[in-house]
Amino acid sequence: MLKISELAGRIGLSAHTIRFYEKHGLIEASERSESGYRLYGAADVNRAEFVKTARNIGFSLEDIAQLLSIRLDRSSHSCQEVTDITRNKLHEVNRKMAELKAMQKVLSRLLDNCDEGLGTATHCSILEALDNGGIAASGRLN
Amino acid sequence: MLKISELAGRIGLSAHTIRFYEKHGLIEASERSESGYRLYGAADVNRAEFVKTARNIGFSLEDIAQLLSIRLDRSSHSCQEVTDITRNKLHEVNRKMAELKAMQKVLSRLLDNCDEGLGTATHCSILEALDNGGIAASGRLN
DNA sequence: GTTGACCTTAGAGTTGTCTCTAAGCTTATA
DNA sequence: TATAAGCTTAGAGACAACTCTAAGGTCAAC
Repeated sequence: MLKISELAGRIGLSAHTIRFYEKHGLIEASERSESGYRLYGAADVNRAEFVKTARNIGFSLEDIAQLLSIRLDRSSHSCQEVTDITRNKLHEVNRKMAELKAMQKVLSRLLDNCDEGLGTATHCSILEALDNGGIAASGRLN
Repeated sequence: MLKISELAGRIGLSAHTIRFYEKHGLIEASERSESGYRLYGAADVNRAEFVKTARNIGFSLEDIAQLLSIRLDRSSHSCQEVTDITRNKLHEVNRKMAELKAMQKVLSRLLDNCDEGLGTATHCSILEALDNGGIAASGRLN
């Protein structure tokens, strides 16, 4: 059985974060020592690793809570529940990517149109573009 | 001179948000009516539009505060200060894009490897992958 | 002269994910 | 045995960018 900092070292989270996850029902210590220390067994470690992996992939804590409850009792959940969560996450990621791409485009263009650091900002093309609602004649975000 | 809700309608922000921006030094009303209502003149409107544009592009309120202080006194700032802010933002966007791409890749693969909603989650490939530290044999995020 | 929309302020609440603190008990090491 | 490292809890604080509330003053229309 591992103590909290051992688990922390093993999965790469802080002890603080593990307690925080516990408070949100994601990780548990199936035992406690006589003095009240959390003790983690193999199943607890697997679960914690599951959480960490899902977190790395980008699932929210709420998503992970759902995935865990499915994992805990697979036979009374459908595979589709899992794919739905995953697909929703993918859509969210795609949406964010699109936003970032738009930002990227505008920022690059602002920089491309700029003469670059020659003295003062008196005739700064970026400032001018911002004053004119973005890149002149190139449409706008949203 | 516009009242706050007129400005709000004009630039597409709520009156709440305009007051919030004011508290953070981004927007100001150069006058007040006798009864204390904020009154916005042409320069105030331009400034507010500048803020809105910069926000749409994705600059943080802090970035915008810096851009505004340069805009206010262009001759004592260098063009490079502006390009630096812009370039930093672009780098940040690129970084986030890379993160999202990695997430996208993993999520797509999870879905691709899945047989899709045939009954229970007993043999769900996504859950299994998560148990094995992500997509087996495909590297991991970070 | 009353209704209802709009304005004011200070300050609290929201969301998500931690991160830290205080005050005190336990365990390992020298 | 003393000290340091590690553990416990409840709860506060951080961050960004809003969003809303309470309690009240103002203004235009009918």
